[in-house]
Amino acid sequence: MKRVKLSQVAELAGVSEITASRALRNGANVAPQTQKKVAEAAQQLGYLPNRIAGSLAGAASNQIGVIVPSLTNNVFPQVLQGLESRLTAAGYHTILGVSDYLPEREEVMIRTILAWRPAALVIGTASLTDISRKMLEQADVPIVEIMDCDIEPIDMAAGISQVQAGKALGYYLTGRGYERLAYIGHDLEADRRAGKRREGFLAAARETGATITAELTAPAPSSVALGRDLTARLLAEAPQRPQAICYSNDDMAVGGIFHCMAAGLDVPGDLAICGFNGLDIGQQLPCPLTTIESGRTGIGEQAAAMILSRFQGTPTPTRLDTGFRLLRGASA
Amino acid sequence: MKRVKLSQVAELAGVSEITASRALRNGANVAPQTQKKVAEAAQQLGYLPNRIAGSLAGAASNQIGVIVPSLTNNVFPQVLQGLESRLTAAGYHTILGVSDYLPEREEVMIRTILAWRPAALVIGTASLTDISRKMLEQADVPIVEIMDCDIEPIDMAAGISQVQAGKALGYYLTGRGYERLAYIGHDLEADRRAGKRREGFLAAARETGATITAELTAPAPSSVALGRDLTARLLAEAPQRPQAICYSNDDMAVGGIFHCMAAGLDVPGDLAICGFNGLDIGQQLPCPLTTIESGRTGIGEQAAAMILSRFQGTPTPTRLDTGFRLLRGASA
DNA sequence: CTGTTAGCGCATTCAG
DNA sequence: CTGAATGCGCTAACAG
Repeated sequence: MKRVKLSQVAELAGVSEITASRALRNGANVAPQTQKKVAEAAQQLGYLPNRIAGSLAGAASNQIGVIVPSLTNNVFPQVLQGLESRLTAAGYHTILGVSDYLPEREEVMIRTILAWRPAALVIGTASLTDISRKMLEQADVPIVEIMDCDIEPIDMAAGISQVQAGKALGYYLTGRGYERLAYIGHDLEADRRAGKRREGFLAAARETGATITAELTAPAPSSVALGRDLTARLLAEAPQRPQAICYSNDDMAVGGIFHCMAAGLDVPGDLAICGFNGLDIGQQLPCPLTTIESGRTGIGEQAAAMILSRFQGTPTPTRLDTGFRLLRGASA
Repeated sequence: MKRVKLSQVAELAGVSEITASRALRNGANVAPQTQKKVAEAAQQLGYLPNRIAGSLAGAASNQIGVIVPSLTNNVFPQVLQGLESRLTAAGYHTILGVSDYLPEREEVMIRTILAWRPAALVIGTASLTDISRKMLEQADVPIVEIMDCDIEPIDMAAGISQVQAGKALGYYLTGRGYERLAYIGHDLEADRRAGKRREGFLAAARETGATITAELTAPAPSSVALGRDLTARLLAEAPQRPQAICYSNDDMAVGGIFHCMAAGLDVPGDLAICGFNGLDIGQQLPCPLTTIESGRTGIGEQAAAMILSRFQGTPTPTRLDTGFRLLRGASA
């Protein structure tokens, strides 16, 4: 069945296309009566406006591009959730791209999404290629880079300082008196932000005179399974057991805790553990995880707010630190 | 800076618009030389095709609408992951809507997404209103309803039989000799599929002569925290402790296990536990969760495959059972 | 292989 | 308050 279009609605209502158009949109400058007639005609025909035509004709697109590196890493769905709820409420909607932490895929996603002339773009970058960067610079729409706030943004940035977050954990651990520390991480090449947190952690450890006795990473996505495996390996291989291990994120750290449970190690007595992200799961453990709450949904909401504020012409900061908090659990 | 358009590329290359258009798309029926000239011109100007205009002019939209009820329920990001990877590989991309399990929001999402004339629609329904259903029926594009396979689909369906999955757990528990069973769930009004699994579970229990000694649900989204709370409450209130508890999903069940750990209850000795979904987290527990692997990414991939097959005109089944497996862990 | 002619379905001018 | 003319940027269909 052929889609019904505006002209048919107009005809049935006995008015011109443009009157029908106005009536259906805001009803401004339209007599209540005709407004009603048009609405009824549209209803009767099951008319669905064609936004493709509408956007081309001039009404701004209400699509907002969102590119994230991953959906399996729980963090991004949460950010998406925050974004999506705020944007939908404001009449926009999301076109989604997933880069899988691959710069080339990221470039493709940017290209295809910009081709739809979105009203704005939100991107959790993997690693921008030169071409990616140039496309974004020339895009001429609000762009929010999310997750980090300590970067030189193309347009705007919303997130936390990953380095500071890493340092916070380092300071806390040494503050608690742990001297022999270790680090366990997932693919830091791909996940640059996890890499920054690691840098921060190591810097803080260095500053405070602690020693890093072991470090283990694997070129794989973060998961509970990986955290568990690497913990087992690290403990088996290390000449001397570290007093505390810092993990690249909560998934990994929960894996570490599970290993300890299975191996009969007391946490934090035999081994202290800390993660990063403040996920539900870590907080519900019998031994709640010491970690950093990174406010994922908040990042999404803030990014949405920045975009909306831009649309309204309100002066908007180019960098927004959404802040983090150290959650003092029982694991370290 | 004004966006560069096709006519400018054509001019710079010294050809007509349509030639430039052809050269940039597939290069069919274009001399290699002009093809190259055009490509260079486009490159030099930083030309980005406008898909809005392109789609309106006739080239089918390469957008595929996806509507899911939630992103916090880990299951849907995984389905999305499967969808997104397959669709992107085939040159399509995703426009996303989240209904939050609200029928009215779902209706709005359907409307706004269909307004963009997507090439197909994938929907994990919350609860379709009459209007929603009518819009989908009239949409005239491939539509895949995901998660369930035992429904009367509007067009196509891909998923598992939720009822059978629930039954499988019931049979397994009674098969293991548990006679006094309990059920703990999250918001079953909103999450109809969880409700169906519950029905299946109860039916199987009834069939095999087991007794349901207690049942507890709360009108809240599923989470580890909720599972833990409800477990504590159920055990505190029940006159006699059940031998096994079936949970609405893995998040909830993990919460149950955490409660037992904290309360010093042996799983499955004092209390057996089973979940649903086969999430990573449940499998990495010191006591791996007995659960049902529902193949989330697979559902996404299959849904994508059905759509692509439709595009090619290949005969495509209207219902696809993607299958589930009982993962026999150590918790029941 | 290339160009010309016509739209796609709607919204933005401007007139009434 | 309503309508007519015009064009958004691109591509399908035909003709060269």
